[in-house]
Amino acid sequence: MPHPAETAREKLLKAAAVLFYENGIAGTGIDAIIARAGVAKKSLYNNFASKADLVHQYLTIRHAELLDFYEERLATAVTPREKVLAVFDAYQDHAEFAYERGFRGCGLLNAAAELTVGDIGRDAVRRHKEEVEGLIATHLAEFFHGDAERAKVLARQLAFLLEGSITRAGLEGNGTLVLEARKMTSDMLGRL
Amino acid sequence: MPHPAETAREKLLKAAAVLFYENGIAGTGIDAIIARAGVAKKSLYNNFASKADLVHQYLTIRHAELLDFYEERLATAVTPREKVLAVFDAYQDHAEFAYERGFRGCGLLNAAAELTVGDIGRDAVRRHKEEVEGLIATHLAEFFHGDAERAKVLARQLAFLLEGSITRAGLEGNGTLVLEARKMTSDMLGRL
DNA sequence: AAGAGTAGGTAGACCGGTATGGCTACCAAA
DNA sequence: TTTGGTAGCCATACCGGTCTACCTACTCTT
Repeated sequence: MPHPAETAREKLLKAAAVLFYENGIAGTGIDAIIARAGVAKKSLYNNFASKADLVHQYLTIRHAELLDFYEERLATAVTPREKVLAVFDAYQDHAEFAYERGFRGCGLLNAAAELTVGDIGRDAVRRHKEEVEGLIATHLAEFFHGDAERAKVLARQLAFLLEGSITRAGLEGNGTLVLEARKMTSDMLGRL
Repeated sequence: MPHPAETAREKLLKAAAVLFYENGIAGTGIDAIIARAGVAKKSLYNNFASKADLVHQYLTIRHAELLDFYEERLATAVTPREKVLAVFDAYQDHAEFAYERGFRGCGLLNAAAELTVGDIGRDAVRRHKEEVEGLIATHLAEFFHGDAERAKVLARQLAFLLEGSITRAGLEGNGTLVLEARKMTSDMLGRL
């Protein structure tokens, strides 16, 4: 056998990922998740403490997913400029993912929009965005030959740019807007 | 008497605005809305066809609200540069609004995140964002002495920047991030 | 000015549906 | 024989929405 039979837990996470992304968290019921996973309800509560727990693991996985895309892109990047753009590419790869009902923006951000202010999920998403900005800053520091302060300032700007493009791309249902932001960044770095 | 007794409809819209913003749309029940409004359930269905109708009017009002902030800022703007920045100021004013439980980003965007792809509410938010980008483009065209093409390109970039800053500001619960984006824009225009 | 009618308000019971989550009973494979 | 799966019923709560019954506060007509 190629793979050791997909476990109920994996099926659930896969199903939840699609449904949470497409219909939102509050808009996705337990029953819909287990139906799509083809799994008994008991299996859900064997593997997850609650729906909130499942949501939290969904967020964690999405975060890791994006970092994987990024690492893959980073592997072929040589110059600091290319490394900065690798972050944009990672999001683009994410956007290009075969969504069944169209690109809807950053799954983490959409999830955060549903969570109330104190929720730990919101903090997780905040940290995710800060980490991404940090990645950009790191590569920019190399780009600026070690001028970390200058890197930090521009990293914030590029992080805003990327973030905004993803959001707008989600609204338009058109992932190419992220490509636009990538080009803007590429041009900007080319002029420096 | 100063004002002719607030109507149930107004009370409902005011209550819904706060609750939708703080707890999300799906996270806000009819009962919570009428309780906060201090109004009978019948009054809700006398004034609105359904919850979806109330949501739609909420989106419309938020859109108009932001344009009002913008118009007010625009009134004191003289140079094209100031007019561009007026758009940023409008969002900043919005962010500074006295939210009971902290700034949570753009209400329209958060609402859109909860709506499925075909929903008319999503289109409304998309049009809102396109309109805002259009405002920026108009003022930039003046800034560039009529070079509409150049204005369009930069407008998109500034729209992304603004959008990203609002989103991040919402995550951090700190509206001053929008001010950062404003400064970036101001500096950028100063160099041109 | 008085009275009738009306428009819009209140409180709250009620309906069918659906939510999360716990439960029993059975089954298959290691 | 234990582990992790299946199917599905159940409890409890809340969802959006309808409806009855009552109650002001106007306005219009006489």
